[in-house]
Amino acid sequence: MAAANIKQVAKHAGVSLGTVSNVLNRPDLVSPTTRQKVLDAITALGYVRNDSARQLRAGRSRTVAILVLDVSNPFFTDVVRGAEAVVEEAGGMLIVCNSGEDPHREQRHLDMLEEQRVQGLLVTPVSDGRHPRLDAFVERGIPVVLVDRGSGHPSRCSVAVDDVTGGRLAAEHLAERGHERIAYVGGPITIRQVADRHLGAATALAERDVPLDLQLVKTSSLSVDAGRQAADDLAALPPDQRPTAVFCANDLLALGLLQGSIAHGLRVPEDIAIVGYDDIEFAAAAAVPLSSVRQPRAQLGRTAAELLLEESINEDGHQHRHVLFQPELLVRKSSDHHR
Amino acid sequence: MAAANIKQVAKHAGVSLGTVSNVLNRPDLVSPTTRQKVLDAITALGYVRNDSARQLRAGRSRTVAILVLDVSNPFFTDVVRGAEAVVEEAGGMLIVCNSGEDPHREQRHLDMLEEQRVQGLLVTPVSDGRHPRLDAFVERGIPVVLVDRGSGHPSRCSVAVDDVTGGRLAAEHLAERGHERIAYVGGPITIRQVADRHLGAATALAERDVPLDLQLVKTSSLSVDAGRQAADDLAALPPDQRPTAVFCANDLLALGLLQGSIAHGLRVPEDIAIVGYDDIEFAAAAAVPLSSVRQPRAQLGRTAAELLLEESINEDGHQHRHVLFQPELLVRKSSDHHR
DNA sequence: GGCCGCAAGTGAAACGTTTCATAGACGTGA
DNA sequence: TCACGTCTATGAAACGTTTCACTTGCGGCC
Repeated sequence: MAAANIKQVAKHAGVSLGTVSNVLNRPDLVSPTTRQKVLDAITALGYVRNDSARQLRAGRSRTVAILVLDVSNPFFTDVVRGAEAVVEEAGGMLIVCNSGEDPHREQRHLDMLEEQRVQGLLVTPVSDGRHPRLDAFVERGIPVVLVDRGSGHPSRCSVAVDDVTGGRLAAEHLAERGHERIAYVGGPITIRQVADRHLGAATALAERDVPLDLQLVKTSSLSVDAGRQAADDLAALPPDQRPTAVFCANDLLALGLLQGSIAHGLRVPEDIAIVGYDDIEFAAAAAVPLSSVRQPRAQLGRTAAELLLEESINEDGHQHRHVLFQPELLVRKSSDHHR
Repeated sequence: MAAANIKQVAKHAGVSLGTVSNVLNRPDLVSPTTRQKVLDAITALGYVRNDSARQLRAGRSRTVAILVLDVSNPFFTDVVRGAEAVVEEAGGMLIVCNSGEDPHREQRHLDMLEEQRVQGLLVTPVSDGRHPRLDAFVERGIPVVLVDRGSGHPSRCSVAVDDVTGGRLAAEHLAERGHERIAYVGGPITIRQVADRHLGAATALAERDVPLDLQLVKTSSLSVDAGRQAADDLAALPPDQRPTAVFCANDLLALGLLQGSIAHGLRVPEDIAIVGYDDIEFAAAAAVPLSSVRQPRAQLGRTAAELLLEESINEDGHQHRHVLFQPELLVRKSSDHHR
């Protein structure tokens, strides 16, 4: 019973091999009596279809892969869950691969996925440049959708979130609450997200009726510790020069800044208002609930999967699309105060 | 060029089909000249091996699957990363599947993985009982390793972390710091981990030279909010009845308790010492860094994968093993105070 | 010179499925 | 009675690989 195949099922049921296949794939072509005989045989022998053979014959698999930069990053886990829902809805299976931001592991995974002739690939490549490796997929007829990367490429779809708008939302909110000395805490500025959020915030402030300046506080990383460090720096300033509001490049920085500010005796939001980015799980659970910009992560995954499946089904008529999602500002207590 | 196969490569290189296969799988059997000709042809045609055919022939794949309860739970993501390292080291590929604690999705994934004839399966089943479904894998010759579940099953390996010891560590630590009124905050008590940690802590205290009682504070969930709620309850007690130390069933509770205690004007650790469980990322980053019991999560994944590969290779001589890891107590400021 | 062994390369068979052209049984209408 | 269509069931071919028994060519040894 270790490995029954279709032939043995056919013999056991007293029908031909093709009939068993029909029961499996087009049951309506088979008379009820025969069908039942076959189903009984399948149960009796513990038959399980061999997907390799099926795939070999079909030329492609029903498996969609998602290759992420970091399986333990909540951003990607939410994207995965969104994509999963769509793929499973369509009767497929999503497998998750992790490059860990390592180009070699990315390469290895791409090699194996290409050998497996997956139905499609959702991927956030390690590097942001050109990707000849991905073109090979497309040429082989395997659709590729870029996630949060390199929008605008002509030969594949992409989905991303608009970080410039995110920065704008945060800055506008703070300006509307009457703040006039606003700072942006973040770094390294070489990270696209860090730069885009800064750009959006700075632009929004400059465009106001009374243009405002956005003070830039650079950090060496996007961690809680770096946020605390920034709090030390800000607390050291004389109160009349200290920003009354801070927009942080992500929530880790914001939480560190929040803790550090409180430790320095500053009241949040009265003395210093804080807005973070990402709306991580702990944002709402902080000592002072943290305002934050939320990205529609699951939506990103869902849409990516939908674009992929559409391309996969409608191979010829498919038009590549580049979907840009808008983030959303969640105002919580850390910035909910009018000056 | 869309889909070159071995035959076309052979023709292009002017050799037989078997020779191409030898170049791919046993290059030392082929003379350097011929080998180079074949490699050139492979490049020229953009040939990529078809894994379905290879698998069909070989009867099994080189893919190991891990089926977890929740891809977005850091516990599992760390387990995944540990397993990943081992599997990739061995030249295989790890695919991650997510049951989302839903028995139907678990079932679906198991069905598809069985059809795919994966090399092996690491799994944390949704339910804790018997698993006839997994026995089918074993009968088919697909090794299964249980992760953090049902140790002791005779027909498969398992890995888990000893929660009783974890509870013991936390309680002993608090007792040694001179605490005599100690509480355990957690619930629902039907969750095995919650119960085991409680058992370990209660036992440790009862076994002391001067036996101590462990006060039980039940919560309805393991969330930050439930922890805050518990803080309210404790703060309402008269100081001479209030526990001077609390061990929480997980870090979310502990962080909520920490915030709530501070909000009620209690000093941590002077008025109330707190120990959590899981050592989540934010434990060390809390306003008062949180003491916590850490589970060797990546090690769990690594060992699970090692057991699996061992069974896979040494099919006959394999002895099923049940590895129980010991957790570790990290003392941080939230409990670092002698009464 | 005859024999042997070795290195290199060959090509048919097998893996398990799906598909497709075809055959048989049976009922219906002319 | 015959021709025809419908419904079922059949089994060979094809998917692309790996393996293995086999040939071929060549050099060494007695």
